[in-house]
Amino acid sequence: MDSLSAIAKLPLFAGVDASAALRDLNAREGNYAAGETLLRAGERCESVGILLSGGADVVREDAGGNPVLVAHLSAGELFAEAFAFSGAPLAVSVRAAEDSRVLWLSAERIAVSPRYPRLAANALRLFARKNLFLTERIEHLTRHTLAEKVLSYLYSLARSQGRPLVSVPFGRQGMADYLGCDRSALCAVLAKLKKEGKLDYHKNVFRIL
Amino acid sequence: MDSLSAIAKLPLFAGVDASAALRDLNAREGNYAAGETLLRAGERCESVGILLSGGADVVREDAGGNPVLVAHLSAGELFAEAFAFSGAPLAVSVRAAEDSRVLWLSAERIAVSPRYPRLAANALRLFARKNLFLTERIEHLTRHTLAEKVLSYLYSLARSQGRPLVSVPFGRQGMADYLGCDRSALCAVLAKLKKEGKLDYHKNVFRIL
DNA sequence: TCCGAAATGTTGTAATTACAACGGAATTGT
DNA sequence: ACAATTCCGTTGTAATTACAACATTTCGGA
Repeated sequence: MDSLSAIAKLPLFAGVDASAALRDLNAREGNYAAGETLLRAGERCESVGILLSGGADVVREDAGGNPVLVAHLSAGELFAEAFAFSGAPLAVSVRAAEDSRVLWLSAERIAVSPRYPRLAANALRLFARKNLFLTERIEHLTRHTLAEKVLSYLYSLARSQGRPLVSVPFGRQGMADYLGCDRSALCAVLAKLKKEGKLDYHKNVFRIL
Repeated sequence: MDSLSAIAKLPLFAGVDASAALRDLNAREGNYAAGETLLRAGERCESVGILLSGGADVVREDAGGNPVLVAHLSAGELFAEAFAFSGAPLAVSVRAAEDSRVLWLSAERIAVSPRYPRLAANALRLFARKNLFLTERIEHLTRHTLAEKVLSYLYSLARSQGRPLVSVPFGRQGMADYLGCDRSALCAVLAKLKKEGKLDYHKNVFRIL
């Protein structure tokens, strides 16, 4: 099977015989037409999803009742894992943006899988890494000025990339979303920092001075 | 032993014979004088810490090189878990604020513990829940105005508490820190929202209108 | 109860930021 | 290459927010 080889490459299955493990995991495959809802906010789900093909949108309802796009899922991505493992009701909905195929795996069986303990260990590492990313983003978001947010972000990028010259994995709009600010305000602040000699950049490559 | 009964009550050990499991986990106990450093940023640690007694500060170095207090740990709290399970170098330092006693547990052995698979499952649930908290906080922090941050936060509190009348687990300074803003600015916005009839509150009890 | 300390609320000002509008650059598809 | 579209930078304005200073309230201990 084609999707099996793709699954076997996922970090969740590192060091595990994927085809054998899938039989243990109560794996179900689902097909969804574009526009169809995979998961509805408020429900509970006991399975994590792996998007085998297609694409899906993760949508949250904000305080005013308006739908907000939280993320877009592409093939190979894991989703709903935090809800499945915590048992908490879904705070978001997931809707197929295109015709999609999804593999559902029981969180409980991943957590305690006597034959494949590496699965739980892999899941733990994934969660731990995501935790670090989220914590780091919070660190930037809690700065009180946009200039500080930008510098905090670039500083941590420089740290993780190990170079003074860092490339940002977003466009300007993505960077603004990540930092929780307006795109044009971000551009203005970047220009100001450059004029003040605190920063230099070309497109998505930055250097803190 | 006294600390054993406390440990046994931790969520990590739910459904597990703690005293037996501790023998499997390469548990080491450490004693630290006030001011002593438990963990230093940049190093790696392969063990999670449980603060048995005392208190400790989690400190991060910001973009300017200034130490920033990220969290305070009290007895019974788990720490360094995301670093231990992910294998990433520490982004923070931990310093004993008082004379403290710490129990160190191997993350690897928790992750794959043939005799106590519930440990990994418990850890997974803890990580998943923390993920949800962090994600939710990010949701509030990415709003573009303070009023929206406040309403987003109170709205989600109301949801989780199931009542329209919500009590906030922080004082004003803590709430401002959580929302990444200045305390007095928060007070001003709260007063404005009340005057506009969008919100009512007394001390730490709020109602969205 | 009284005092002192800490937390909270208020106000004013300067700085920052959101937002809208627009021109120019870059990218994409044909 | 060309057109269309998307993305990016700039500007101006109104609104918001940080910050400092100070008044008031709350809280805990003597």
